[in-house]
Amino acid sequence: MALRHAVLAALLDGEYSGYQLAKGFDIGVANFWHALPQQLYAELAKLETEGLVTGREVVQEGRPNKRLFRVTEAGLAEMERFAARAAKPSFIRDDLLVKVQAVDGVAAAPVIEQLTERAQMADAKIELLEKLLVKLRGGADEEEFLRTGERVGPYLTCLRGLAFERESRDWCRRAAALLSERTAAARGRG
Amino acid sequence: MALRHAVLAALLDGEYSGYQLAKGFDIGVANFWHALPQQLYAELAKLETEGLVTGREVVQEGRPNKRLFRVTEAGLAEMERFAARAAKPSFIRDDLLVKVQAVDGVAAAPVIEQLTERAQMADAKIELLEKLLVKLRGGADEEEFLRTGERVGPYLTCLRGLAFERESRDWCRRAAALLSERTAAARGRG
DNA sequence: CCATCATAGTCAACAATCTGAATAGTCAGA
DNA sequence: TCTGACTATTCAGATTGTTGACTATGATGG
Repeated sequence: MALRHAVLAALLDGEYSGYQLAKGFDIGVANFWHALPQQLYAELAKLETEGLVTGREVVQEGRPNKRLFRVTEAGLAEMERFAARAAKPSFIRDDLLVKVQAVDGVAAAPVIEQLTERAQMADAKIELLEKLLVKLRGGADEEEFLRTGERVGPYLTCLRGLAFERESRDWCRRAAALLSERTAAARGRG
Repeated sequence: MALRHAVLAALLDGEYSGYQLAKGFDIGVANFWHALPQQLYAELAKLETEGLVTGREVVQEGRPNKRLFRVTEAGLAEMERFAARAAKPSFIRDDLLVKVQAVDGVAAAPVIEQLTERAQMADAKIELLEKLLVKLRGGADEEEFLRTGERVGPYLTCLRGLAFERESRDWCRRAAALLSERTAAARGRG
């Protein structure tokens, strides 16, 4: 059971449809979990049959109806149990790092390109996360909000996501610059 | 195909057995990939039938024989192709972050405890990685090594792993301290 | 009028990963 | 001599995650 708790955690924020969860970066969980729409729909269906969430149909005009889900008491209890049992250690799992690991044995140019792209994507995500943080703390000072705010969980996970993206961007830029210099130097030597 | 390239990348460093990879994933590729022994043995077998690695039996005394694998030319070519095609974006996927996301709705104490444990584990990994970096650069200065060293790929991935662990540790400590203060403050108010 | 995008959701097939157990020999300590 | 830990590997089965296609409707742009 993996995705289920991420979905439950996302739904603690309020009512969402599968579609909203699939799209929603502003719903926070995207910082530390990723899933395709199909998985989310499937997981929501399973959670509903198990009584951990309930869905209600919302009739819409000008667009298809949707089903909004919220966590039940049983769902919250499940989350409570999940939070209390030991978490397994986490790790980065990233194709790009595999490529960099092998970069001394293969052509560096495409790896440099991918590092640059990744850095740009990180920039975009950083901007999004910074805006999200401002929104979450509602104009208040960060320290103040963290001391006295009501819901600091999503804020803390955003901070983690932001730090990760910043580190990722800086490292990508540094590695790209370095590999470029080395390629240039190698060409210089013939 | 996912694990296969991580294994190939690891084997670019030299000859290893499945067992060594399973253990030393802590040292080598473990910064950005994780796999159980069973997966590694299975993947190595598949890679061998496809001719991307070759294994040779090494007879040992006082312990079971082992099979050491190395990358073939076909394997290197496969790595080359892999490095050249676009990498998918990566993300953190971590149970502990899910728990922190939900911390406003569940008991904070076990989450704080897990954050503290995680910070300690990060400390241990930081120490390991720092030693590994020193070993990799062979006593030379880092800048100098990165400019002129022969194999910078593993060094760069270690740097990324180190940055990740440091960020992780700092965030865990900060989150744990903050949640503790908030719990104390809440008790104070009754 | 047509193409395309956004909303909203579903199905089937497949690949990747994890859980749990088993085998089998060596070595060190109680 | 029994116990447990380390080396070294294998098998079966379940769970998770990915790929690709498909159904609808309404809105937007050319």
